[in-house]
Amino acid sequence: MKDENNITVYDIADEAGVSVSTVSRVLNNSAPVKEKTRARVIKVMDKYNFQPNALARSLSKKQTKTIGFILPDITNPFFSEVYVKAERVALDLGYSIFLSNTMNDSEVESIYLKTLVEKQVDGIIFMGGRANETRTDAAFAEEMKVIMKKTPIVMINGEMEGVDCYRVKTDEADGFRKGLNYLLSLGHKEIALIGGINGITSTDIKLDIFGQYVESAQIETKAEWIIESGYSIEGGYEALKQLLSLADLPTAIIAINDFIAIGVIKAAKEIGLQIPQEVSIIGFDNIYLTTIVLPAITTISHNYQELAAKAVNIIDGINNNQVYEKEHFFDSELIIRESSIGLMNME
Amino acid sequence: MKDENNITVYDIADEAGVSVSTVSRVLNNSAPVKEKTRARVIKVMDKYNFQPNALARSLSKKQTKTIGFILPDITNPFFSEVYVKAERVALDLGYSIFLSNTMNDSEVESIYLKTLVEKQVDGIIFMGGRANETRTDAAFAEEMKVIMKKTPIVMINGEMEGVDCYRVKTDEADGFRKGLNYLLSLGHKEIALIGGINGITSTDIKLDIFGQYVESAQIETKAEWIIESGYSIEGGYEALKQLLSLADLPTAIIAINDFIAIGVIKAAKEIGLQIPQEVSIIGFDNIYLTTIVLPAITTISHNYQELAAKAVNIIDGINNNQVYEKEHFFDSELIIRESSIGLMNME
DNA sequence: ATATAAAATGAAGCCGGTTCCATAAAGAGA
DNA sequence: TCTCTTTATGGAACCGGCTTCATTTTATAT
Repeated sequence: MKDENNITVYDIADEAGVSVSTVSRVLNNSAPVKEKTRARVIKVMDKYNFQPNALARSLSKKQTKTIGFILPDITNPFFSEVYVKAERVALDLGYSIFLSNTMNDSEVESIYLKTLVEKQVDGIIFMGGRANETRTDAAFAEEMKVIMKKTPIVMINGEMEGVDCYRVKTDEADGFRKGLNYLLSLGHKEIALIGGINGITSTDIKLDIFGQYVESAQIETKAEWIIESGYSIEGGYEALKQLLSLADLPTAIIAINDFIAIGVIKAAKEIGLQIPQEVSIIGFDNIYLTTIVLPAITTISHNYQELAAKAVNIIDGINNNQVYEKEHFFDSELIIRESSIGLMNME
Repeated sequence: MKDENNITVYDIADEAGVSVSTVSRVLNNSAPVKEKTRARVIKVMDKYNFQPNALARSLSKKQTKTIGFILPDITNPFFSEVYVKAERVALDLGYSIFLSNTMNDSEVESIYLKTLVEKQVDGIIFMGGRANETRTDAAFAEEMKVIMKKTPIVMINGEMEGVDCYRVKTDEADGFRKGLNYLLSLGHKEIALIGGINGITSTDIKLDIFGQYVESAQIETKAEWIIESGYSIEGGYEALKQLLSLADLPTAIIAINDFIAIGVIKAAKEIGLQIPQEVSIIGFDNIYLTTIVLPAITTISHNYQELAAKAVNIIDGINNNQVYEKEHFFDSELIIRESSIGLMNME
């Protein structure tokens, strides 16, 4: 008398009059089974609606078909869109994903990292995550290294000193240049750079390039036009107010990301500053909100799809003994919308 | 000679000179262990950075400390915000979450449902998910019933004919009444209802109540003012354009959800219709975008926090042999912002 | 010091699959 | 019909923990 809600291969084997080995073979198609036998086994499986216990399977196979995805904030479209694509690719390859939302709390990050390893995930995809008071960069790097001995880690658009994990990343330098070149092509020369946090890779890259353009005299800027105001909508909002308190204004603004651009636009609307008639603005990332806001925001689009897909593919590949380069770069693309116009068209 | 990257309780037991039972006791604090022995065991664990294999543990404990969360679209703030809260509560209780994003594809939904059961999750939280061509409601209900024999299912703000799973839900009827009463209190009487899909619970509830207000002559509406236009931003956008083609216009619009309201506002801006000066609008759900858009949207806030927390708590509780009511209702709250003003203040 | 109860520990089986190895059955060639 | 391969199948160990039960050790009371 078996428990109908908890059928095992043994039950199936019993009733079908075969050994568990045979049931396993039918289940995995791992070795030839006589057609008649197979049919008999399958019939019993169907009868009881048999579903093999993945834990047991994973335990012996040493493979869980599970991926851990760590990111700072899934309510942020930037992350959720990458996540969704990754999940889809994972699904196609038969993986499930443990989503781990850290909300930028490095304690939580550590807990999740530990849990994922205990749960024997086949790989970890890592986005964002910065050191803070409770943990030094070095301590974190150490943590990662220990994990990497056992579990492959793929970092998306991130960098960590001394951690030689896999990295898939947008060529942000190239993308940012595309944005600047576009503004130049519209005739803008007086440009402000808003947003970011010094010390974080994506900010540093952009600041550096901006500096190069200034040095070569392609751009004319002022110290007060470069405002380090984080990555949030509020950051952009405050920054514009700050900018407007100055005597001289730029003709264009390049934002570190779309959230900043959205904040700028929100502030502009409140104040009555016309965009793009009085000032052009472009963002970075191409999150879907850029088309919901008015005016729709000109921005630089990452190759989300490829980025996410590659991360999953690397993990899958490594689990199948393939070998990958450590670093993978992806293209970006300029998306022209309504928030930017040529200098001669301005009011 | 042990494999440093794959230490087991046996290795620990060996080196500490105790039995695995003792190691297990130390690990779980499941029985008294002499202080000296415990110290010795812990020392060896630390030395090797031992992390127990959760698969093995789950297999024997018949508990995975894992929850499956199925929802239609994580890029939608409505879902992601509920998810985030659920994840946080889950984390506190020691659970990890498999996030399963169906993108409204019922095939995907079925695959995930099956996978989650195979992975032996301790419970499934379910949001959205409708039948479509490839699967009838009845077939789906059948699927759920089979799963429920083994795995508890908690549905958030959803209903499924013939499926007696746990349900936590916002009292949407009450919330919608709050919205209507508020509009009435502002002096509005000519009101349009935009959005929704007939046949889906949240639409039907609202339509029903709207009808009651019309019947009692508190609201004056017209057939053309009730526009069934789905749940998306585009739906709201198109609906407003449709509304504006009519001779008579309402003084206020109640949207089925915030996305619809955002679409309406987007369309209004393009056309030059002033909100709230020419028409007031209120939404439902209180997603964070309602404060990013201009004007910020008056809306009805669900009790997200409680909703998500309850769902997780029920699953945890059931796994600890507690008993719960099948249905749990939660309050909603009117959030007044800028998109609505009194009739006498209109232009 | 001795009987007795309580605390600490170990041995072995179990959770539910997979897989290696050996044996049995079936098919091929002489 | 009788070997010689192939193909099918079964047995048993193993993955890495947990847990029951039995046994040993230690503490308490007499």
